Amino acid sequence: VTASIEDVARRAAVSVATVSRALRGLPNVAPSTRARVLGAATDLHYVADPSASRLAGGRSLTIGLVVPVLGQWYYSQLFSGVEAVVAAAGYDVLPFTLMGPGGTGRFLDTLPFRKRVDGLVVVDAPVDHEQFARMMDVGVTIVTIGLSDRGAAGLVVDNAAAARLAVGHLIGLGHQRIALIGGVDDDPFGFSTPVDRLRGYQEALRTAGLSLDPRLAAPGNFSLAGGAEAMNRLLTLDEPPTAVFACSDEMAIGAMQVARDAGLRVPEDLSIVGFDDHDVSEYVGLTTIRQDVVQQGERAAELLLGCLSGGTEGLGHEIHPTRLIVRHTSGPPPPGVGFRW
Amino acid sequence: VTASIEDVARRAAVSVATVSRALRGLPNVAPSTRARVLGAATDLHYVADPSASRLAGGRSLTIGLVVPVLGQWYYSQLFSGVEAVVAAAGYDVLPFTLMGPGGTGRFLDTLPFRKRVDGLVVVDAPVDHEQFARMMDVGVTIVTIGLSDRGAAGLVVDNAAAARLAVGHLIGLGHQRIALIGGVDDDPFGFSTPVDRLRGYQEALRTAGLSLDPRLAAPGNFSLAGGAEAMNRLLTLDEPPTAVFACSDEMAIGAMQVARDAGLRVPEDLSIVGFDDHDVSEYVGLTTIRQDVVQQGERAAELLLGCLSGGTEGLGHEIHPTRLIVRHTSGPPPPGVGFRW
DNA sequence: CTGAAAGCGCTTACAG
DNA sequence: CTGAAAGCGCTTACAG
Repeated sequence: VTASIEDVARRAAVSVATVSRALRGLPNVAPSTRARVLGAATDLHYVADPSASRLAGGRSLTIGLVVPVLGQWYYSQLFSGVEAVVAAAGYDVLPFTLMGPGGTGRFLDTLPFRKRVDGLVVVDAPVDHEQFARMMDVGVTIVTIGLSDRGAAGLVVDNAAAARLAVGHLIGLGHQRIALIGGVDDDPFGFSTPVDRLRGYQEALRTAGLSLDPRLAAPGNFSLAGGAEAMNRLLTLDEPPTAVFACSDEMAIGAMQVARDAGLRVPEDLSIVGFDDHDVSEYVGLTTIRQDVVQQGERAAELLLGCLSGGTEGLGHEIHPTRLIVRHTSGPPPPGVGFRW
Repeated sequence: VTASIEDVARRAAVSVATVSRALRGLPNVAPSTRARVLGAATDLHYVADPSASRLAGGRSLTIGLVVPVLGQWYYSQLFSGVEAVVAAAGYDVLPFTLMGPGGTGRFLDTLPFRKRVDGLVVVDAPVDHEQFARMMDVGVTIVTIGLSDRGAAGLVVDNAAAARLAVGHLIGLGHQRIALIGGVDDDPFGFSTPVDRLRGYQEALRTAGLSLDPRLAAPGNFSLAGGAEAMNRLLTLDEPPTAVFACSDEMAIGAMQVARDAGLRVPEDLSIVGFDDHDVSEYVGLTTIRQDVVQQGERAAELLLGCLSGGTEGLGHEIHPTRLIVRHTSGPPPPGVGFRW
């Protein structure tokens, strides 16, 4: 039903080799010939079969996107950014979800991207250096997002610095009991982002001469429900926090709801700062650390495409900017609680 | 560097045809032979090249997902559901975004999914029957989501009924001036969902004997910012609404923020009902119409895979359930405004 | 139950 | 500038 390259060749009265060259814009085709081929292709509504092109060309023309899950805000934004730029370059993007059936283990065992992609954008993958090296052995170009140096080009935000900024903001407002809502305890996967943000939180407290109370660090699993649960736990403390730094906006929003349900006013009784600048954060007035996630996806895709076309660009790590956005969930601690020196 | 089917054949001392059959679990392979082949494949870490399989097999083993955009909550949830089930069946999913460069026009002109997918899940595509027929002519199996009958199997929610339910809830609380925040005015794309929800809104008012004030219907573009803008406009009315039904939770959240910024209490001064049950809605206490979006994606994928494997299942339309979830943004109108008969 | 061979629809040296 | 031919790595009748 659908035209093949042979049909086009016949109609344009040239060889299939010439059709192939003409249609892909390769040099060494007479302008008149190219026009004729183009016309024939248009007449026949010809499109090349990608499977055949890929097999013959030795390239899959697809790039893989390795994420913990799809469907969470952060990863869907990233996907959107990556997709836009690779699609424009004629590549498909194929998602691999680490937290799916079998989890990271099966991914690392089967390396399911073998023979399927020319390159990989690997996001937040909880793999150690040895495991990462095994992935690279497959021979696909890799660009990472959110991973500290693993010998591949990559993009990161300075999570520790951003966390210091967020917590510093709370300290500046006069808070002394500042909680953190972070990843999960004893994370079996070893995600690095929560660890780095925790470190920044601790550094900020230490720098300000505040003591670290381990009970003030609650796991939130980077989900709305987890944030809510963490807040519930923090509220049962003998001496509850006057402020909390949540390592994602979703956790912050979950926490905020619990606080309000408990009768606390935000920010009068409790300050909350998030991380991400999620789409809704502006509309719930959340003070947060902003990072442009779509842009990170776009940039990672650009780096990857650059490598694939032989560029030597992006051999190192790029640090993406982050900034504090003060909205309405952060303010001074309630009187009689802060400033007690 | 990486093993081909020939390498496996040699190591197992069989032909490549046998390797192919053994590895794919086809019948007519002696158990002992199959075991030997499996062993050889494992030893060599063999995986079949998908491009070659697809070309030889005459199937792309990928299904396309046609959405207006990626990166919006609703579509990313759908993607997640679709991806999970088709991946389990060995298919890839390839997204096509209608609102990208060139828009719907270019999509319909180029039909870029030709030769690239075996089937298509088409979501909310603003195409008329003739355009849809042209898509079907390509010969790929199609399952739709959110489209009224176009001759392909499909999934819908009863948007009009759901809207009646939402607006009926507000009427039951005593509201008489109820606004709607919907799609865009004079939608050039012709999305049907906003139209159906608008109709349900109007029907509910009419049934209750309330008058329809066209100024109470404001466009919100299904975005947070659009919802905010719509609310701003509604607040400038001589006689502002006491309740609003927003056709998506994101618009509802945008509207809610604007109302609160204007000093209105929700729900004491203004009730708001949304649509979707977005992840965050529970945490902002939003009364809304719930639909299970991930499940819709999963179901559409199942229907599509069923068709692809020759099943005749799902030739018709399935109606997915929807239900009202009352939380904290809806209540009686302020005294002196409702119940004035 | 197994193998030899054709074929899927392209791309890419290689010749001219 | 163009074409004939090999080849990409599989799958699938067809024979046996």
